[in-house]
Amino acid sequence: MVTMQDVAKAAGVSTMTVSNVLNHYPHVRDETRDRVLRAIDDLGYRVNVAARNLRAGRTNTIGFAVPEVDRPYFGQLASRIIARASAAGYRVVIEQTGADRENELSAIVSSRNRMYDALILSAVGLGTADRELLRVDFPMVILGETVFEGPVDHIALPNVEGTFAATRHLIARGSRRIAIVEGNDSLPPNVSSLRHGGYIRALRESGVEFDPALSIGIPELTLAGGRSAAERLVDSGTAFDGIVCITDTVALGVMRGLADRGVRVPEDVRVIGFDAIEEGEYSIPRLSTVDPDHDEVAALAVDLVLRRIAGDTEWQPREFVSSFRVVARESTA
Amino acid sequence: MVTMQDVAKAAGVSTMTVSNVLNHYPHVRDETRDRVLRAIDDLGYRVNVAARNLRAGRTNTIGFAVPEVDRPYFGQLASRIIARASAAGYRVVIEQTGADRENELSAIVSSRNRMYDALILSAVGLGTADRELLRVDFPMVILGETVFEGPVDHIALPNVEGTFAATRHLIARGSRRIAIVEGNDSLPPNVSSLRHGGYIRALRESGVEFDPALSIGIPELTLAGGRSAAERLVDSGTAFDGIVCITDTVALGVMRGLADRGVRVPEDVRVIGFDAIEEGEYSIPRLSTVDPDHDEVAALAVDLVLRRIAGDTEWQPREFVSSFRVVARESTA
DNA sequence: TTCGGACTCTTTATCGATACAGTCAGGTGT
DNA sequence: ACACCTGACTGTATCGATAAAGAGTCCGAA
Repeated sequence: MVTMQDVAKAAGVSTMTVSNVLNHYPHVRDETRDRVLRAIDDLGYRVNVAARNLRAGRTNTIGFAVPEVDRPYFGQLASRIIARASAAGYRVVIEQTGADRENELSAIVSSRNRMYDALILSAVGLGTADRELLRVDFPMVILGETVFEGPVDHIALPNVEGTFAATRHLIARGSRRIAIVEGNDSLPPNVSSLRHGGYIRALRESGVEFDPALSIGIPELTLAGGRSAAERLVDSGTAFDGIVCITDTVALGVMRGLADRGVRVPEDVRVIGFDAIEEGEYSIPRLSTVDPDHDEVAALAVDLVLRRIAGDTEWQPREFVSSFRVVARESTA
Repeated sequence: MVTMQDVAKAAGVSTMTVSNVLNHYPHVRDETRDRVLRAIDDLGYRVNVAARNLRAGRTNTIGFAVPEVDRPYFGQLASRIIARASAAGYRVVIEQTGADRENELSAIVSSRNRMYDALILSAVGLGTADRELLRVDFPMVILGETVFEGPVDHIALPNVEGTFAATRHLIARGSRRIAIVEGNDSLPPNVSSLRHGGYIRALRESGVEFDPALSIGIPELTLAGGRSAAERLVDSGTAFDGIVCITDTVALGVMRGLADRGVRVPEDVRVIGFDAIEEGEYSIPRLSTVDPDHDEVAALAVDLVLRRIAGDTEWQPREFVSSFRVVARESTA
């Protein structure tokens, strides 16, 4: 492999001068700089990032841990985060956790190993009980899901308020028997329990009765999960005319399941999701949803960790909540 | 920061013994191992990956360069690749190239910088002309798109054959005026030109006339692109009863555009896509498609680079073509 | 008794880049 | 004429881990 030494020898300078040229140190004579650059070119030299990382104590890499990249919500978030980070000269490593607590912790460990300068963690499996494990000595931002009040920055989605608004939207459109399709896995507080809370509050404030038979839990927030929830709901015989879905992906699955059972959306049942993934704009019918402003979330997450990397030590851990708006489309027309 | 030296001192051994414990070197006395482990625990020591990478000359990281992670096709491919690579102890860094030639080249440069032990590149912007730039000294696999015959391993999708089969499928179901929605950006050979070839051949072999007015080019293979293509097609007034779409994502957009114009699928027009993304199983109507066996592609890609990393120097660059099958669903019923 | 070998641990050199201190020539100010 | 500074470099130690080689110890077989 071609090293800096080789370049230095070829250019007749010290390795330090090569390093200075590469790092745009100003006090290098033009003639020397040219000679070094020519040698670099001739030999096809490339810096060895591992060596630079070791010496500099930084990796210029941000970790982003998500349950699954192939879920549109996370894919679209990842895309935004990558775009913003790479504009600032940072690479992004995506770790897939499968929403598993152990894997989420192992992403944190990776960062402790100095693999990443910072970690953005979309935590699902971690609970309030793990709060102490989050007391880390590198910049970290927790995204979205569970509430923490922990020792790190946390960007929350408007879970309660968003679902509250979504449920109110269905009520305003005329639905009275409103079901909710949500996750059933971990201990509260989590996304499902929070959004459930918003749903219940909206029903109560509108004087609509809550029927436990209309609450459907699914193990995974996927298309398949949504479809089977819809089938169970229809097959149960319980009457319903609206469904609040915990995510858009689930909602798309729900609409498919309703279609399979001959239930029309929105004529028989109104459906609303949460997340505003792009697919919802193109589904048939188009999906109404809660749009939590992902651009804001991604930008804030990246900016927060970059500021901490830059050495903003004054920073106190804070809790942010993204703004949102209800997007009314065909599925609740 | 706690280093190996600190642990060694605390445990009263040399750093090499600490290293041996960490790397499961068998010939360490139990008592010594325990002492070291206790010291590691007490001090909260973590290996420094940068140092290990430098010394070992490996990073245990594979780069995966894709146009966009948020396109379902790439997200689902990435997920499979990550899963398989991490089973072998490798991390995956995703680089987003935006299908841009410069960015694809810069992914190659990153690997030259020894950031990745290998690179899996979903090349779209690179063309046959860039063949020489692919002559690299690290394991690399090119995925999917353009044909190369270059100096690296290449896993191609069954572009011609798959589209041929898709078109024949439409013909078998009764379509005769078959449109194609494809990309219009770069120079052939590329995905679009190859798939176009399969389409033309199927028409010819079936004695169906090709009408250039039924060939719609779009700048980006997105949902929005598909929708606008469908609108243009309907608005042009040309009669058609089938559409071959270059990807499933485009097909979903096309179906939305047709619905907006009051055209029914499959009653008025049959639609088939390519890729077998999960969303197509849940769309309304369900999308028929060409399924190129992504599991096979992902597994092959990872296994190829791992074998090369492991030092299989005998390896000759090869061209693979994934197997495929036509999945008939509601959109061509 | 002696020798080879398996264990258990240590010493030393090294991966490639960079921080830091230092050298040296040539100018500036007084 | 002397101290002092600046620009343009160089030499060396160092980041933290590991490969390779070596040095004792202990045991069983010849």
